[in-house]
Amino acid sequence: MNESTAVFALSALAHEARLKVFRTLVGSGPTGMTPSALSAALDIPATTLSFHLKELVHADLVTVERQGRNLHYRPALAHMNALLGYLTDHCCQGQACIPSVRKRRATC
Amino acid sequence: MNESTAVFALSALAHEARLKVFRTLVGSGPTGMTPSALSAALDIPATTLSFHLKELVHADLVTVERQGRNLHYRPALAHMNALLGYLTDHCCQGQACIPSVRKRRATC
DNA sequence: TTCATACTTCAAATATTATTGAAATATAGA
DNA sequence: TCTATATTTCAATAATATTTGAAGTATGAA
Repeated sequence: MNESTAVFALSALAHEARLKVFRTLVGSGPTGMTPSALSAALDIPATTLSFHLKELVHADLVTVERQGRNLHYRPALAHMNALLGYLTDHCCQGQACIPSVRKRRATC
Repeated sequence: MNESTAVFALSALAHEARLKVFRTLVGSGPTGMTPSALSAALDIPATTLSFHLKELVHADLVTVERQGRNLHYRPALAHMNALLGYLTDHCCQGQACIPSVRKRRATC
């Protein structure tokens, strides 16, 4: 994870619909969720949802896999974890902002 | 920290110049940095920098304090920490994405 | 094949953000 | 007060992102 990757991932998460989608996917089981299910759950039109899912996939925060007629979207937890690690490592540069938890690195 | 606060903070960080500014402020000492110093260090025109600093302040990720003729901008580490905590808490919902570090909460 | 379902891409409108010079404001020192 | 420095706000433009219906593509079932 470098600065531009981080900016890209942050941009992907910096939207109400996309953060909701990501959180919903995290809450879904290992099979992930289909666009139809997400569309119904979050009340987002299919076209709009498709646009946002593409953004998330493009930022590597979500993966897709086709299973028959359905697509299954899943959160890319390792990438999210890398983002959290990057932010943690660069928000204090070795100094602790909260002494009691100093040097603990962010993970999800 | 709630969803909309998180989106706001993420949006503030989701820009190359602003992430650079934040990181630079984190690296600066407790006196923070003035716009002139940031402008020189990052080679960003004063007007553009002022726009981005306002965004960061508005998102509570940075604080300002006037000292004589200068302004001192400092990172609001507690708020950054709250953002990391929110993301950590909501990216796995109790499940570990990386077993060896499970349940460790993100902090900076 | 044909039909229905699941999704995506296209396209065009709308909305939001970013950039920057010029002008304005604030402070401090002479 | 007058002047210089520090920084912001204004205003106009340029660039990007978002939304959504309509049309297209892919798959599976009949």
